Amino acid sequence: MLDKNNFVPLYVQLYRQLREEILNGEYKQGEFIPSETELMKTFATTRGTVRNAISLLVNDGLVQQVRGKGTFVLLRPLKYNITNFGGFTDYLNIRNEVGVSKVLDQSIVSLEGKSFYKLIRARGVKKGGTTTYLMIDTSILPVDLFPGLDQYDFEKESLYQVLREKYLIYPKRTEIALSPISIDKQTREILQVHENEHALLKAEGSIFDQNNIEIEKVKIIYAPNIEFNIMTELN
Amino acid sequence: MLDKNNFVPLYVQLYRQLREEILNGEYKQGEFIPSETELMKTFATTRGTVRNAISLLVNDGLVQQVRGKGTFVLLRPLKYNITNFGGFTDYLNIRNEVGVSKVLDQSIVSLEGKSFYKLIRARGVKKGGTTTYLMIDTSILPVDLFPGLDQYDFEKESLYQVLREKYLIYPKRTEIALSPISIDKQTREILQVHENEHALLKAEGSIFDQNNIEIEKVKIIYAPNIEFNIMTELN
DNA sequence: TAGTGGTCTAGACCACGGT
DNA sequence: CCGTGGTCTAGACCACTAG
Repeated sequence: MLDKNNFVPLYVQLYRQLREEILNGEYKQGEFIPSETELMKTFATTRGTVRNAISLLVNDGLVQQVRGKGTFVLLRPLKYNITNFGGFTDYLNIRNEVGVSKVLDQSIVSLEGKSFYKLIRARGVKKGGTTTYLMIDTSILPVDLFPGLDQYDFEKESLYQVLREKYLIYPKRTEIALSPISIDKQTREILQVHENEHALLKAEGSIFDQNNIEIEKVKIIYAPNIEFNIMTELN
Repeated sequence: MLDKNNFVPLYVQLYRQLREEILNGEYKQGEFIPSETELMKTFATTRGTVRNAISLLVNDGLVQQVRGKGTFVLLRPLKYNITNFGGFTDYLNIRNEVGVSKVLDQSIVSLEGKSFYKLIRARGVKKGGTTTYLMIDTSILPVDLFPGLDQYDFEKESLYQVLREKYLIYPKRTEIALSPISIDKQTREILQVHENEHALLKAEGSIFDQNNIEIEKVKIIYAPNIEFNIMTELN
């Protein structure tokens, strides 16, 4: 049910619920989710609200709408979806895998006279005893926004969960640039990259909160077997 | 003015007009476009239609909306925007530059028993006598959908313009995967890549028409100075 | 023909920014 | 305070799909 008194918009509430159900496998790949009309009735709301919610799912690449037929689930397995940037956990949920984080560096740095926490983590999945690292993730966060952030253990806790629960900050928007880079020796060892691979994908950018304040600078280097998948509409 | 009898939806008509004005520089970087209320009045339509149009501009990364203030133009210069994939011409428009295409290969190939046109082009810009190639673009198009396509000269004509005007096919949706690759000798020469660069960005995927039929397989290799910029909303 | 998503209308109230 | 964009309602007609 949707809660009209909640400060979260109805269509976002509905979006989250549908998303949850899709990621939990209640609607499987290729299956149709309830029609817009059914969702209207079930959640006692209007079509505009339902359509807003579904359009978020479409943006995520989680569903596809076809006129005259319905809205069906579209999970591309084994691929990394652009919308999961900044949300490694979702990626793991889809694949039903266990996440592993290893802190490579945690320190305080000074940039342009301001103090920042720097956190470098290797992140990956654990499958039957062996750990495969998929990315190296550098986060730069301003100390003044997050006093005491260094007391948390980010091998065990999710950075984003701490930001939300302890600092009441909600990442809202990202701006990232993708570019290729040459692999260096250290990265090759961490990501266990094969010798005949020489190029990696780098994503670099900023993350903004609900008030459009830059809360984090991010750099992520991906293992070569990771692809970024994107769907766009042309006009 | 919007034409209600046109088969193109009103919000798409409005979107195209606003987009045109932004790309033509009638609204410059940072300037506010008319408010939603003003657009309603000017085009004698409702707010829903106006908001649909603007949301397309937001998806393109061309404008940003701020509550309480307005909608302003957001052109990130010198960067390649993801929404321009498959539309090299727009990229040139924004930068006011002259496009150059050089056909490297044009042939007919057979894949899984079907015949396809293969077209490989180096594409770039011409500035004061020197030509800089920015990408190498491989297109694979089914012969049965486009009989006679090989009679056109794609150093002079735009592939997409021919598809639209001669075959009445409108590219509508893309699915692409981004990944890094190591540079090879030939590519290095064409794109004039500096010796200490070893990695390039590759985009590979398919383009679908208005009926969701795959009309083209594409592979694009970008020069190292090109970045893909992406903005996403988190939830 | 019934049900789907696509588009459009004509309102309403709200949170936020700037005056 | 007014104007902005954000959200929501309650309808309408259409094009398309499938039985």
